[in-house]
Amino acid sequence: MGRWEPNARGRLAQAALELYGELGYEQTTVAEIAKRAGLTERTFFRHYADKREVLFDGSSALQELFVTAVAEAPESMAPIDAVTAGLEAICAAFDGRREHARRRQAVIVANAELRERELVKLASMSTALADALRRRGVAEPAATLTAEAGIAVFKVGFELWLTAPEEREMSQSMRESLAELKAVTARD
Amino acid sequence: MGRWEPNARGRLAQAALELYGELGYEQTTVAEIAKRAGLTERTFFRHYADKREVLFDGSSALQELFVTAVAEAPESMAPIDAVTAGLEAICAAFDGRREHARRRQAVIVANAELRERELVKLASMSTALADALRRRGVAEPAATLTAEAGIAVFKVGFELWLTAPEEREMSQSMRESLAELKAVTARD
DNA sequence: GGTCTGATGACAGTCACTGACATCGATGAT
DNA sequence: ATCATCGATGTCAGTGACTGTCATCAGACC
Repeated sequence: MGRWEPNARGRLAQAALELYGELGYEQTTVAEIAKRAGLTERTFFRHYADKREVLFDGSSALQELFVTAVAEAPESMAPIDAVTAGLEAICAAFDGRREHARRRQAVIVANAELRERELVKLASMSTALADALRRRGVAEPAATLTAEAGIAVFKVGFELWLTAPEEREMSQSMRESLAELKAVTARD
Repeated sequence: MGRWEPNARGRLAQAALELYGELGYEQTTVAEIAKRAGLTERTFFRHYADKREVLFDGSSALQELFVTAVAEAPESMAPIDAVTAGLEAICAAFDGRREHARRRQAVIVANAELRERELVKLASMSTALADALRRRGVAEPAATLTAEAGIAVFKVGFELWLTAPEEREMSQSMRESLAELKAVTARD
C-alpha cells in the first residue's frame, strides 16, 4: 500500500467529469474537484495544466494511434487513403465506449471554453497528421489539406456515430462521412 | 469634444496589438493595455469579453461578408462553388492590408491561447457557412463538410498569401489552395 | 435649469493558476 | 536496522483575469 490512494490522476478526471455534468463547468471550482478526489487544488494542477485539460486526457494517445496507422499504411496508398486507414484505427478505440463518449461530449458542447479546447485537440491532430503525410513524401500544401480534410471527416463521422442507432459501428459512420466529402469536392 | 476621447474601443485594440507585439501576450497585463489607451481595466472589459478577444474585433464582420456572398451566389451554383464565391469576397477585404495581417498573425502564432481563440473564430465561420448552405437547400452532412472544406481552403490559402511575394493577390492563393484540395480528395 | 442617459471610474471580491517550501512513505544502499 | 534520498502530496502566499455594484459626469433633450 502506498501512502496515498492509487491513480490520483484518474480520480481527478472522474471527479471532474461528474461535477461538470452535475453542476456545469463554470459552476465547478477546481477545489471541489480536488476535494471529491481526496486531494488538494495544488495537486490537481500538478496533474493537469488547467481546468479544461482534465477532460482531454486520452487525446494524445488517440493522436498517436491515428498517426501511427497513417505512417504504417502501405507506401502505395494515396494520402487520403492513408488517412482513412488512420480513421479506421481510431474507430476501434471508440467502439463499445459510446455511452462514455456521449456523456463527455454533452459536457463539452455545453461550454464555450471546453469547445474551444476541443478545437485545439483536433487542430493538433491535424498538424500531426500533416507531419506524418510529409514523412510519406506528400508535398505541401497537399499534406495540410489532406490532413484538414481527414479531421473534417472525423468530426462529422463522430457526430453521426453519436446520434446513430446503437448497432451502428463507428467505422461505418466514418465511411459515410468520407464519401460525402468526396462527393461535395468532386470536380465537375 | 466629448468628455472622453473618441474611439475608446479602437484605442484599446491598437494598444493591445502593440503591447502584445512588444512584450508578448502573457507578459502584457490588461491594466497596461488600458493605461496606454488612457482608460481603466474595467473599461477594457466593457468593450472586450476577455484579453484574447481584443485581437479578433473584425472577425464577425468578416464572417458576415463571407456568409452574405454565399447566400447571394446564383442558385444554380454547386455548394463548393458558392463557398468559393464567398472566399473571393473576403479576399477583397484583405488585399492592401497584408502588413497589418502579418503583424497580427505573428502575435497570434506566438501564443497558444491566441491560436486557440483563432480556431474558435474559424469554427464559428464554418458553422455560419454550413447554415448558409443549408438555407440554399444543401442537406446534411454535405453542408457541414462543404463548409469545413471551405475553411480548410481559407486557412491554407491565407498562409500561402502571407508568405507569398508581394505582388501576389490573395484570391490567387485561394484558387491554388482550392485546386489542391480537389486534387487530394479526387476519387480514383 | 432640470432630468435622463450612456460611458467611464473606483473598489471590492472570486477563482484559476504559480512558486516556494515542508512533509512523509517507500526504496535502496550501507 | 539505519539512513539518505526521492517522488507525490500538502500548505501558503501570491498574481492577474474577470465580475458586480455603485458613483460620477458630460451631453442631449425638455
